[in-house]
Order: sequence, then structure tokens, then C-alpha cells
Amino acid sequence: MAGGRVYPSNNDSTDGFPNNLSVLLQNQRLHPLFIPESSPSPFLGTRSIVSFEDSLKTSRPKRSIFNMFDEQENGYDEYLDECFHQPEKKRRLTVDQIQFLEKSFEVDNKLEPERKIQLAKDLGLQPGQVAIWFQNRRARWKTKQLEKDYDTLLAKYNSLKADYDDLLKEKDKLKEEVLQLTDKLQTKENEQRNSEFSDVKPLLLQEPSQKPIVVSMAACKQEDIDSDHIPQYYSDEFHSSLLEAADSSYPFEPDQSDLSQDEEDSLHPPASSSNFGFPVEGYPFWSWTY
DNA sequence: TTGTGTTTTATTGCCTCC
DNA sequence: GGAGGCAATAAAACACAA
Repeated sequence: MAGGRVYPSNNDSTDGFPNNLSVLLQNQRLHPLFIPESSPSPFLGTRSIVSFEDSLKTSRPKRSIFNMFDEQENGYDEYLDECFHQPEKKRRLTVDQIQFLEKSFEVDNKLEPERKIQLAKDLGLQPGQVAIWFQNRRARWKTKQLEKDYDTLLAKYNSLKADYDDLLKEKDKLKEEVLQLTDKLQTKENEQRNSEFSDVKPLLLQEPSQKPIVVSMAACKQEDIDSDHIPQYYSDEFHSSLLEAADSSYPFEPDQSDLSQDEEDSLHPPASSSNFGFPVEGYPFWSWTY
């Protein structure tokens, strides 16, 4: 339920003192902490005082505002008596009292004993009441502060989450872009390979005692056959024997069969074989992997 | 008028500090 | 051990709708 609270007006006060705080502050130039030395409290109305007579009929709590008063303010008997004779039950503080306390709270939310007594004297309250008011006020302030902190954190969280979501979207977008580019590249490479493949004359290497070996020239560029590009560890002797072999013993014949990539691959000896890149029987030299 | 929700005042129990 | 602070909570005061 909502709604501002309507506090009882102090205009019906019978003490003859101004009840409006602003008027009071103006007329007496009161600082919130300023307590006149010997002026009666302008807040000593009839509506803001606990009925102490009623309270005293019952057993006192272990530490009530009465005990606190008795323990701490023994020299304050006159004022206590005045309060004790207030006929009414517990009442809320008046607007003026609350405004005065609020201003005092703004200055310092902690209450030293001297200040407590002065405030009580000036407001027509018991020091214990002032202490309790400050305590409750601190609790309210803390609650509000927690709510503020929560709102701040929530706003920060929402902002960060929005950023994070944006980054996720950006990441997905870039990922998709990479996939598309990869596909494009793959397609281009395939097209290029196919065009090269169509120019190649598949070669059939065959020896009477061996199964036919088909080698794609695409896998073996001319420069690979040049002596300059044959690794040094192949001796000249070995080199010449290869050339000799290519010249006479292994006539190349065109192969009309349609080679698949797998078949082609199967013609190459395994790269990580135990031959360490040396000639393998049954495989042409240009299919060796160094 | 009454029921209900909210706010304020006060109490209680526990803790820390001196 | 006492004073004072805090959290939890009771109780009173109050607003408001039905």
C-alpha cells in the first residue's frame, strides 16, 4: 500500500512555542545541532510522548529507553518527571521533531552521548528515544543504500550482458564468414585441380613382373626431375641410373583409365615409411616423398 | 467500519569494543 | 562487565480501499 503519511499537526500544541521547524530555525537561527542553553523545548507537545505512567505499571524490559535513561542521565530528573507526566500513549514524532532529527542525522548519523542529551532536551524527548530514532534511521538508510547498490549493479550487469550478446552475435557472424570463404577457396582449388588434371596424360608404368603403376604427372612437376632439384644425398650414380631407367626399361604408356583420387594416392608410398625417402621397389622415383 | 498493507517506534538478543 | 551498535521482530500508528 502506498501513500504519504500525514503526520499530526503541531498547531494544536499548547506550549505556546512555534511548532514549525523552519520558523523556529529562522527565528532562532538554529543550526541542527545547536541547542539553546535554557530554553524550553518547542517540541514539548502533547502528542509525541510515550505514556510513561502506563509503561511503568508493567515490568520494565531488560534494557528499555527507561533503563537507558536511568543509567545514563541521572542528573536529568526534572526533565524526566516532566515526560513521565505526559498522559498519552506512545505517539509518533511530530513533523518538526522528525525534520530536526533528519537535519541532525545529515550532519552525522552517529550520536555521541552529549549530542543525544542535547537533542532530547531540545526536542522534548528522552535520550533513549533519540538513540532509537537514530538507530532506526541508520537501518532505513542502509536499506535504501542496499537498494541503490542493487540497482547500480543490475544496470551494470544488464550493460555487460548486452555487450556480451553483441560479441556473441559478432562471433557467429565472423564464423559464418570464415566458413563461406573456406568453401569458396575449396571450390576454387578443386576447379584448378580439375583443369590441371585434364591436361595431364596419365602414365602407366609397367614391368612384366610387377602390377601396373599409374602415375599422374600432375603430382610430379618437371623441376622435380631436374638434377638440380634432386636432393644431394642421391648420388650422381643413382641419378644417372634413374635417367637410364626412365629412358629404356620403363616405357611410359598412356593410360586411358579414369583415375580416382584414392587410386592416385595409393600409388604414393607412405611418407612416414621406414625407407626415409629412399627408393621403394615398385614405385616410380617421382612419387617418393622426401 | 473494517480488513489489510505500510511505516514508525520500541524491544530483544547478540556482538564488539574499551 | 557495561555501553552501544546492529539485525530481527513485535507492536502501534496510520492510510486506504471495499
